[in-house]
Amino acid sequence: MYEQYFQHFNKIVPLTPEEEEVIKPYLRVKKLRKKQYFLQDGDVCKAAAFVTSGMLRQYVVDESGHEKIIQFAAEGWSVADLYSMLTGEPSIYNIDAIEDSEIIIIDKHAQDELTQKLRKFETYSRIQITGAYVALQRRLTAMNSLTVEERYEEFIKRYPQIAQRVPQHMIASYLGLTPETLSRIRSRMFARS
Amino acid sequence: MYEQYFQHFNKIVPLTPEEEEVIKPYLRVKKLRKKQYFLQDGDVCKAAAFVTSGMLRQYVVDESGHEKIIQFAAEGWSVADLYSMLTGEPSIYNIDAIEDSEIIIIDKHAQDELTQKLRKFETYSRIQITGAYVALQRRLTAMNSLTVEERYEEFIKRYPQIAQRVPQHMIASYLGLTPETLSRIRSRMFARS
DNA sequence: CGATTTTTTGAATCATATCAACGTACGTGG
DNA sequence: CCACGTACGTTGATATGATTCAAAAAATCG
Repeated sequence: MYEQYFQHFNKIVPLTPEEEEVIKPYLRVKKLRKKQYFLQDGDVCKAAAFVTSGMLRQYVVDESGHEKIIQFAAEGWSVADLYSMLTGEPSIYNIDAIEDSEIIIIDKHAQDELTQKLRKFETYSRIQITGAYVALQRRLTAMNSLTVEERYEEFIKRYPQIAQRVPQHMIASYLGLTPETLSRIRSRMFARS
Repeated sequence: MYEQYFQHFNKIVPLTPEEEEVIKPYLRVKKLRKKQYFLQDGDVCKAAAFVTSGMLRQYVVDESGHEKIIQFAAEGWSVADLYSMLTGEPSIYNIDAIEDSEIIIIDKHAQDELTQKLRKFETYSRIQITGAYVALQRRLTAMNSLTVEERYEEFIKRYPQIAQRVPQHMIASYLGLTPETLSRIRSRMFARS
């Protein structure tokens, strides 16, 4: 049931079987169908999702109704609105499944208790969030210092499995472009190669 | 000497005087003059800086030689290239002082040892990095979903003390604009109010 | 004060967005 | 299993907003 989660956990912080048993009662599996929300704009985020199959996306909707994708979460990734979870304020994000998916849910209360109870859980959390921070900083840097084309190339190189599974207009949104522009970028790239 | 650092630490995780004594030997004060580097592009980042006075900035230089500011760090903030620090790879960032500054340096080795030795240090680190992650995600969201003008307004509202102390062209760089564009945005804003 | 940095303004250019139309693929229900 | 509807991608024409380059004005520093 939870093999994938613990496999990931053990790669970062090795656990004894007993420790796994401590964690297990706090976990919960859930299936999401394509387009089903995990978190909806306006609600308070009360849990994090670890994706074991399928893919989720996190996005905001701007004033003119356009979806801006902030993050994809495929197998092995976690997603949540930490800001909302920490402050208790309503989230500005939506998180939904873009494929039929299976996730492991760890709610806020479980996280707090596990962090307190099991030092390895805190260590795992710290290392996880540090990695997420580093990735985000790199992404922001790319946004500010690379051309659109370089950003697209970097994306498909870095996340080939996502690039192949996700509709192109979502990649455009993730890169901060309109679908039309990405389409043109691509045709320019193919013309040159 | 280290009051400011511990004051900040205690607000997040209260320490006993004995615990403070454990940490102290790992800390080091350093003064930086305006324009002095803390980290230079191509070097490996071996320490984090906690700013006690003055201000630092973190930036990349793009192919055409333009500086793109990724982050400001005023009093009470920390700055480092975590990616370089974790992987040991050369940094793509520069970090330098934009005012005469005083920082507390905690090098990688100190961080590793303190994290191991003192659980509260690990907790502090986790909470700190989580806050930084949340701030960065909000910033990325703003970049993708707000107009230039809204981003500028949000910036001066959120960081009034930085907005007042820093030259305008650096704010432009932080917001992903040219100085000319920011100047025009401002005159449009003042014209309307 | 003079030198340097910063900000402003103008004109031309460039990149991306927008709007609209079309073609295609896909999957769902009849 | 076919047909229809919806979602997706492409292409073209035009509009918009930001950049670039150049120069001057203003502010700051030593």
